[in-house]
Amino acid sequence: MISFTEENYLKAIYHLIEQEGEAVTTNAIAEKINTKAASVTDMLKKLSDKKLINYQKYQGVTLTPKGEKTALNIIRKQRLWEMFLVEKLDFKWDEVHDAAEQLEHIKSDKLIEQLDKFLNYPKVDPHGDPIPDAKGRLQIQKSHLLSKFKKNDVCIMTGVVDHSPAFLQYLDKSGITLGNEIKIKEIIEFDRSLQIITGRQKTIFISNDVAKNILVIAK
Amino acid sequence: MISFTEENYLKAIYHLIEQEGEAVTTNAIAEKINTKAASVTDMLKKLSDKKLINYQKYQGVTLTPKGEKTALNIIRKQRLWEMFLVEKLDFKWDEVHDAAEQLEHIKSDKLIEQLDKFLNYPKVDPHGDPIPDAKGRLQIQKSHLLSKFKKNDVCIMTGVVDHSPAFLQYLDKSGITLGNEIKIKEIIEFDRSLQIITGRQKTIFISNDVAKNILVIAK
DNA sequence: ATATTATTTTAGACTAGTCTAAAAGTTATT
DNA sequence: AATAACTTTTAGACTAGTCTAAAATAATAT
Ligand SMILES: [Mn+2]
Ligand SMILES: [Mn+2]
Ligand SMILES: [Mn+2]
Ligand SMILES: [Mn+2]
Repeated sequence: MISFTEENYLKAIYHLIEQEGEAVTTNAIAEKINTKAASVTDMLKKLSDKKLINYQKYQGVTLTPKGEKTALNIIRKQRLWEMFLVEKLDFKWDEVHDAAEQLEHIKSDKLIEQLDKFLNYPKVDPHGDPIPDAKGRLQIQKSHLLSKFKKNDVCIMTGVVDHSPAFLQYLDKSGITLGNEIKIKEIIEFDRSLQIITGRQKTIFISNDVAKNILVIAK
Repeated sequence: MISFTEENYLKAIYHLIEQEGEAVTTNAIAEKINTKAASVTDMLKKLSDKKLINYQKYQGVTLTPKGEKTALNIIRKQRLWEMFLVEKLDFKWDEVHDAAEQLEHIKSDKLIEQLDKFLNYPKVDPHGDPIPDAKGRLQIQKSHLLSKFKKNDVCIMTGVVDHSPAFLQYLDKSGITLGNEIKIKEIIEFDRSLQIITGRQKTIFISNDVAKNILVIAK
């Protein structure tokens, strides 16, 4: 049996590996999960004993196949619950985090299977992140940062990098919405800020910092 | 903050008081919650410190107003989640227990408020048990045991005493369903077993043991 | 190549929740 | 009223998860 806490560690490790592309450090996990490095070391030993991670002192951590499968199952549950909250209970995309963080730990195969069906087998969650299937298979999206595009490019918004409520609320306020078309009208050389035209035909200005947190695919 | 475990104790104490009508014993709690008496004593001290129960050594336990309110809130969540599982995810009434037992501990006021709305403010759960409102108010049903009725009485099924899957499945198989009419055709003196006519006009025989676990209101 | 700095691990302690075994208290029986 | 039987509490130990402070290791800079 895998505990609530172990699940949170596995998910954190998964995301850090995804982000960094290599073995993750004790400190990185501690920061992500809001604990101290000493606590992380203890947990790494435990996860290693359970064959969920590959761990050697001072060498950082990767997930075993079993660990990755477990992590993906938690992520599947988290994203399905987020979808439920937004689609059925009228949560905004910036409001789902805390509840989903708890709901992802509910243990019931039937529940998650039926939830998936009830939501009509969604492929992505409210933030555009892909939802792993029951076997932990993930459909990789080949989206890019909006900041990488050029003047007059037209693209479709598919996701966000930063998931913080502050950023999501800023996008709402600016009318930048998942699935919408974005056309780059102008790029200011000086600071690489952008002038874009959103779905609702409004021209808005966004900083390069913002553009680096918006995922799109070329149209 | 009230922990997962404390919540389970409060709910158990609430149900035992409801059942027995008086202060509940350490052993009764231990049995209900599947722990040892020594563990219960430890927890009783903790709950007493938090002013959730009235507890004096060897004297049994009652809930304070704060404790009762907390218990009713957990019961509200449990029953709303049961309703969700049955109404939206096609769970049978005998399948909801394990998942609801976990879901009742999810902490999010908005979630439960919206869930209530999504389910259209149900008054009773899939077992006919009343759902407390957001303020912990409970609508008391004045239903009676089917075993208390007489020959030729007609009544409506409103609930069950025993909630075990085995009993619920037996009722399903016998076509005894919440909301259905039940007419008492005959009572066998010898063992107080009943011959009844259910909604679907079928005559069936049930033991007194079964009749004592079916709640009805006179029609 | 050595010294300094940063990271990681160990040691030891704490809390929540659980257990077994023994002691204390209550209730029932003679 | 004394004894027996049962219930409840205490004492002490264990696990999971966390922490601080110190020790060990690795990385960086001189
Ligand atoms: Mn979580
Ligand atoms: Mn998401
Ligand atoms: Mn529970
Ligand atoms: Mn119920």
